[in-house]
Amino acid sequence: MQMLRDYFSQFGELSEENMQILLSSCKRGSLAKGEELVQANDWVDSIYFVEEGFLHYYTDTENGDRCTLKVVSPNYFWTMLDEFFNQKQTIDTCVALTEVSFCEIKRQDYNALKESNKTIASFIHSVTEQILSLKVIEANNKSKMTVEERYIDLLENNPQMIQEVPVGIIASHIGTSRETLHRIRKKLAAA
Amino acid sequence: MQMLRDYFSQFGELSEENMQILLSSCKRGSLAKGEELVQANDWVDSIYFVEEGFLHYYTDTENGDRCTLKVVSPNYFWTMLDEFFNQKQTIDTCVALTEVSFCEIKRQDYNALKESNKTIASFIHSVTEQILSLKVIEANNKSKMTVEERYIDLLENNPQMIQEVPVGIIASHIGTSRETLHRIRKKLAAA
DNA sequence: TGGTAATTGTGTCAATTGACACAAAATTAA
DNA sequence: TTAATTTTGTGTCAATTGACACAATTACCA
Repeated sequence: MQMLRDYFSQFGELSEENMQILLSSCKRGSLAKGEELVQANDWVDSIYFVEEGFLHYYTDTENGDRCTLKVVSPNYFWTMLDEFFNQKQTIDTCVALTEVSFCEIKRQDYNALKESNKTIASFIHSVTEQILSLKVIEANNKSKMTVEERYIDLLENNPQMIQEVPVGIIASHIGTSRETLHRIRKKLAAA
Repeated sequence: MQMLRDYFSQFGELSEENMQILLSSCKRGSLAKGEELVQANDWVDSIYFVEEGFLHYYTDTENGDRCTLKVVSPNYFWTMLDEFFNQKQTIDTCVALTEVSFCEIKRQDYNALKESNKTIASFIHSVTEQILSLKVIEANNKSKMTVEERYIDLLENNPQMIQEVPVGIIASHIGTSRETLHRIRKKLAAA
């Protein structure tokens, strides 16, 4: 749980007692490569925190093509938020691209935490605000940066993803085709 | 304040007393067309709720081109979230595309609300969660839909924006150039 | 370990797109 | 109300991109 403890710590001080309460609501789990964390028709009853490995969150459209919504990297909270908060069945899928170890917080425990004491409730609210802020930054970066810039950003800030995730999936993650990403790689290699 | 009251109501029941506390933290304001709500170098100390009119949230890149981050429509909470939550100066701009009327919640009042009582604190947390969920839905839709589909979506769900916002800005909002949007419009008109 | 499946590199080609240019129309300001 | 400014419509053209195809390589499973 050390990773999750460190993750929480970046959002402010918390007494060891409260940190324990927080961490005791999290259960560790793991997935083999190819195993599904959430699949179509599932109800989404947990929030996940990826410790190691990569997840592929995607949707299959009516036209039959697969649309990558996100490649989830380590040290990241992820769930299908609308389905989790509003208790819906999903039509999307989330599958392990590599071996994955994660922490899981069930809805019931998440809700209990918000009721446990004021400090924890307020702390979780801060974490929610920071995740919201991060989502907007990610969305804005997608608007601001070109595909090539996003690939260079990955090279610099997430080389592990490039090493462990198939290029086709990285391509869709940054919003282009496998072939175009290949052109970018060739161009960068030449420079 | 009726719009804001209705907006809040969709997230759950609230006693009239608590609703009053909530609404009394909001001050109404307005902008003339072309007036800036937030500009480069500003500190961002408020959250805004647009009642009427449209805002243009954009950034100017080093290369000298303007990048639209969002066109904000009525009935929508908006601020520069990272700057607001983390007390930073911004490099971006938010300007009124039309006459705009809005409600404003200052950081100080927002923080006071979170301390006022448990019901309100918990209610605001729910609103934050729903806004987070909405942001992710918006981001996912941007991945799933083509430019043409997003334009049709606007036609169906936000005709007012099409009527009141220049096509060049709508084009950048849905992620394309003015010329390509014009081609789409011509094609749709022919069909 | 050998065979199968998946992934990658790469070329060609058609379609889409963005950049540029400029006249027409509409909006704004003096 | 007129002049100046902004926005819009539209054509051409070059560059980028995606689709397809397939051989080479790598990864996986029995």
